[in-house]
Order: sequence, then C-alpha cells, then structure tokens
Amino acid sequence: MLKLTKKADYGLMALKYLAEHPETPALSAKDVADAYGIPAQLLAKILQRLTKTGLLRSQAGINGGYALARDARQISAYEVILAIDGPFFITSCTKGAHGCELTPSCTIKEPLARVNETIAGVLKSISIHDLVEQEHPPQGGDKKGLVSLTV
Amino acid sequence: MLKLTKKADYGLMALKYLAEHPETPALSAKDVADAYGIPAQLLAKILQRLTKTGLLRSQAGINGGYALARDARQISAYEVILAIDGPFFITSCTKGAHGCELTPSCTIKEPLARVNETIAGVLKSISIHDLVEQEHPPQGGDKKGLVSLTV
DNA sequence: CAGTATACGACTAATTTGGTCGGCCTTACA
DNA sequence: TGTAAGGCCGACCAAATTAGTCGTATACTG
Ligand code: FES
Ligand code: FES
Repeated sequence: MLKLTKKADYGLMALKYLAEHPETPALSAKDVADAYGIPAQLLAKILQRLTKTGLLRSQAGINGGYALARDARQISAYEVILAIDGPFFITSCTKGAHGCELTPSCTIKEPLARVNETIAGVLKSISIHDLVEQEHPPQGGDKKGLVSLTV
Repeated sequence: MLKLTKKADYGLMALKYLAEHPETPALSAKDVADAYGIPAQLLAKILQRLTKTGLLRSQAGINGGYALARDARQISAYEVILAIDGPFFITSCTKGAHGCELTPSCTIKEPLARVNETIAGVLKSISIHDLVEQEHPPQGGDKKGLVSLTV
C-alpha cells in the first residue's frame, strides 16, 4: 500500500549504480543485477524501458550495456518511477478522463489529488545524484531542494 | 502503484459521510454503503476496524451504527489509512526491523525514507474535516496546514 | 563468423486486494 | 421475553496486480 513497486525500486538502484560508475562507458544489465542480487532478466527489461523513455542510452554487442543519458542531477526519481510504472494517481478513480461516474457523490478525490501532487513534487525534487550523495548520509544542516506547499 | 487501496478510500469516504451528518447519533454500515454504492459487507469490515483503532464509536442493536469518536478536525487521513492498511513504507524493505539483508549494498532506502516521511506528514496534516470543507472547493488564498521540509 | 549483449513479447507464478459467507453477540422495543 | 436490526469476527474465494521466466530476434565487436 502506497509503496513503490520492486521494479521501480530496482530501476532506481540501477540508475544509482550507473551514476556511481561514470568512468565506465557502459555496464551490462547483468553487471548491475549481480551487484545487487536482483534477477538479471527482469532488470534487463526495466533498463530497456528506461532506455525507451530516454533516461538511458544503450549499446548492443560485446562490451555493450547501459549508461545514463544525462547527468545524474538531471534525472529525477519521479521520471524513473513514471517510466517504469506509468502515471500514478493516489486516488483509485483516474478523475481526469471521465471522472468517477460510479460514485458521483464522492468528493474525496479532490483533496487527495493535492496529496498526489505533493508526492509528485517531492519525487521530482529528488535526483539520482541525490541518491548517490546520501550514501554517506550523516551530514549536518543540509537544505537543498526545499519543498514547501500548502495543503 | 503508489495509490491508496480501495479500502482506505472507502474508509475516508465513510468518515467524511459521518462527519457530514453530525446530527444523527449513529449511521449503520449499510446506510453509508448505500450512499456511495460500495459493498455493504466490505464497508462493515472497514468500519469495524476503524472502531477497533478508536476512530469510531459503535453501537450494536437496533438503530445502532457508527459515529466519529472525535471531532472531524482531530482525525487525520493518516490515521485512517494506517488503521486500514497498516503501517506503510514506500520502500519495499521495511528497514526498521532487520534491514535489507539481502541487498546490503543498496542505499536507496535512506533518501526514500524521507519521501515516506514527507508523505506521512502531508497525510497527517489533512483531517476528515478538511475533506468535508473542500466539498465546495473554490476558495481563494487558503493557507492552513503548510507543509515544509527539506529533502 | 562467433560471442556477447540488447530488444521485445508472451507466458506463468506469486502476492496483494477486493469481496463474500456464515455464525455469534448485543441492544431496542413491542 | 423474543425477535429483528445491527455490530463483530474469521475463514474463505475471486480478481487484479506485480514479479519473474523464457524464447527468439536483432545488433555490435572483433
Ligand atoms: S473514488 Fe472516485 S470520486 Fe471518490
Ligand atoms: S530495497 Fe532494501 S535496501 Fe534497497
């Protein structure tokens, strides 16, 4: 409930791993999968998807693999999740398309849509680079990426 | 993905409905279920759970039913969701108990835990009363419950 | 060409969620 | 005092989603 899918998690982990190895021109799906002990074929599919959405660049053939398409700072967690799991809405009813015709009396969705935006905002404010940074977390009064919005 | 379960949704709807009818001493699960067209038995179970966690007061017997245990302002969406779906973590690995022993190398969880807290914070800042209020939403520069935290 | 890698779709398995059923206990009130 | 409206609870089944596998085709390197 209200949690990332494993695929999205894997995706983030992989991107982070790639961000940590900027020297290497490309890392194969297997390399990354082995590093974290996640199913290679599954990760492969995930990376393929990320490639299709433009977050990664791929190279087939020997010594091929994947590399970030942009700087780690320019890739937000939001993009990754979006690419892997598709658009997400906290409310069950999509609202945008045709509303919740079944339960027209329910007005819960409106305020919840804001929660949704808030979450999206937070996710957008986190970049892959941030994930790498916080590897060694105990830094003091850090304050970048301040999120502030009214509910 | 990253969405409320229907149960939680139902629960919020029900609480909102109860909040909208403060005159009546108690509304039966069936009353509420009919009002929104949701399965009565399922709603009943949800309301029972909310009762057990102290958000509702119940009354058995004829003319019995449920009523809010506290003022609508004092019940947060967070509590409701927590009561229905159990504690939620955005990360797959619970982290608290025994960490992610399987993938000790993964440090994704740390920053994501903050996202988790942010979401929880937003949810906590929304009360059932807010849901009722925003029924007729187009009010101007409202600014209560401002959430602000660093990521 | 041989070998290593991505690309992609179909499929199955596992998990989670949604929903139902049946029996029991409590209370109002006729 | 008995009966019907209602809550309470656990077991169970069904549907949906997610996780993971397999097979095959294609691309690149040397
Ligand atoms: S769930 Fe669709 S309007 Fe409430
Ligand atoms: S998923 Fe558990 S540490 Fe990353």
